[in-house]
Amino acid sequence: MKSPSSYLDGLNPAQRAAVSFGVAAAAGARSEGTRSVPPLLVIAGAGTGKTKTLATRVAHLILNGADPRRLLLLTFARRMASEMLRRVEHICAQALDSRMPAAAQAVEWSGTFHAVGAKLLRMYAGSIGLDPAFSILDRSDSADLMDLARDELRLSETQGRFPKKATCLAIYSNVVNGQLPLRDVIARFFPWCGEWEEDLKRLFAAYVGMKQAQAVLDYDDLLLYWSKMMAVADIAQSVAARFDHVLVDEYQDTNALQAAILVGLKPDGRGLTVVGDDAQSIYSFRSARVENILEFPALFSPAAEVITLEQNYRSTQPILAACNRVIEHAAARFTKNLYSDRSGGGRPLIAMVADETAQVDFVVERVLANREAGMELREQAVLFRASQHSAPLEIELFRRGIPYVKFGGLKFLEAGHVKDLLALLRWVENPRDRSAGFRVLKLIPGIGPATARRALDGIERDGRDLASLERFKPPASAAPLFDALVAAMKDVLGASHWQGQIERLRRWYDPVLELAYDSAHTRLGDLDQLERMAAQHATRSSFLTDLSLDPPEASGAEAGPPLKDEDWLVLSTIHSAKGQEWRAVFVLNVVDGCIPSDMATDTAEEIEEERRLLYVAMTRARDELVLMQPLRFYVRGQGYGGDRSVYAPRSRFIAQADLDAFELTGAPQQQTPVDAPLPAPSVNVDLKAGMREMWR
DNA sequence: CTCATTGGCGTTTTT
DNA sequence: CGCCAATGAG
Repeated sequence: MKSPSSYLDGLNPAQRAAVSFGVAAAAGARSEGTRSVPPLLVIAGAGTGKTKTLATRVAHLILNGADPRRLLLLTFARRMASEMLRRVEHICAQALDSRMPAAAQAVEWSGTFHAVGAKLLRMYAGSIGLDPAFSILDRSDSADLMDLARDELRLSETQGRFPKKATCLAIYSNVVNGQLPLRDVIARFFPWCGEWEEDLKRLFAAYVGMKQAQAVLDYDDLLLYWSKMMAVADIAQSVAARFDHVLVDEYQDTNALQAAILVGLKPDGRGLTVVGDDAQSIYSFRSARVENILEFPALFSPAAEVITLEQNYRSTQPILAACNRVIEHAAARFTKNLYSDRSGGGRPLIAMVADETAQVDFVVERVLANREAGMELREQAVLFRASQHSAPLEIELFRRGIPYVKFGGLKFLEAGHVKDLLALLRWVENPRDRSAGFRVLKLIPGIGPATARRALDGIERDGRDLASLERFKPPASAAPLFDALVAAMKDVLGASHWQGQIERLRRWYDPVLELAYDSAHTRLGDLDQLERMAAQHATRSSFLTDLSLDPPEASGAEAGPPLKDEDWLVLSTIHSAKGQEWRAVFVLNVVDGCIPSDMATDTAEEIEEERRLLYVAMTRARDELVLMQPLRFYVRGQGYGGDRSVYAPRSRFIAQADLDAFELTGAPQQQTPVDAPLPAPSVNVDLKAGMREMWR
């Protein structure tokens, strides 16, 4: 039999210190158990075994007597939580010789801040005046509601352009998540909206009022209500008393609200472990503050312990060297010196190609060559700054029949027809949800905004019940479809099983879809998919909640979930690639204007974040890293003549002086890029004659 | 009041 | 291009 702590043997000294910090001493003090573990910050550089270390610490706590049911594990995305729990379970099973295989399953509290917030808020709804059956709005639902609020205040009728709904929501979100005054947010991030400050304030008041009247919460509310709840002493105590240990991953990407929640949960820091890497902070647009991690130690007294992981196990030494060169120009705060034992392998490649078409060809050829050499497609990934950058590549992959899965960017849930069906479900679930009802009613030809509003006002008056719809008299032309809708909703409301409810709603919706959209066939396929997903959930409510908090993040050329044994190439935005690794990584469009994005070069902070973004992309690679640099770059329809090409220089983050860390290929002889191929001019001139003339 | 059309303008990353 | 606001016909 293995020694009880053999799982510690596979760790390096820093990892082991991070895993066991404070645990043994606390476990020794019988009265306190593991509860008095002091606060810990783990600075984990890219590829240093962060997930392994955190998972092992969780397992170590459990194996030393911590109650898994009283553990809270906060991760950045749901999939990271399940990966973590899988590992915890594995370690516990090994250490206990499988005598306690279910240890990790007993960890009931894990997930994103948002998902855990939703769970707690439903639990404590009664104490804070919230309807426990609140629905959760995703980003576009929230934007739609913001639009309704704007209409109601007649802000669209102002002189000049009022900011559009998405901008309004972004401003609102920044105020809430950043815990900043509206004025500051406008001045810092939305200076062109300065003249609208008062109107925005009124708009946000109306938006909040509408959310409350409709018993809906947006993403920001999940954090905001949670943090407000932690400011009420009695409730805070009750919530905090549930958890002996709180462990947070990707701490560099948390915002002020999330930091406040943590302090509410663990005021003295005891039992708190946070893990992150300030060099990988890439979510400031979501109000993430890299200061959270920088200031963490001093939050408590005595200050939190800081342990730094510096040995990189992921990348070959030449790749890591290039990554270090890129990040060392950053204003680093927690200095780390990442090193790797993985010698061998070539320097990363900077591939200069003529244009985006050549870029696609280069990547596809190289991916296929790698596969020939034994590297499966799924061991390779193509990363890019903006979702749309992969469009030409996707077309080519599709043309050649190469399977791929894409992460990030427009999602399944954002397609109009999927949103329609979900709105229908949400409306049944919560008749007060006005934006859902609004969307559904407007599907019926003959019903526009005004009629929809009257119908919804009726529901509001008559006890917020769908029964009042039956009494509503729509315009004659809309009556048949309207009556059919009411019948479908009544059937679903009366149903005793969740199963079959979508099918019933689709009997009404599918014909509506075929009238309203082109390419009805593929859209119906999406709805089939949605129906299959729904079957995985026990209730309508849990389906809707999970869908908005943990939306399916991948989309592929083939609809439907890829088969387990199938091989596919990964396409991902850099943001969605966080925490992952592949043997070969290709980064598209490493040119100024893309990385850094033209949208993000206003302030020094923004530019620094773009640098970290490139760093995150590069550090995903284990054996092979290729940075693509198309010399000619296609810009979509700006201003003047629509689409045009621009000559883009290499990303400013790869300085001339650092080129020795890379291999260059396809470099043209001259510094000036090749010209666009132009149709041959129809005139003929005798240039030689001109030459002669010069010397006459 | 609805619906189709026109013209202007902005254009990333996501729980 | 694609979204959004304004406009005008029915």
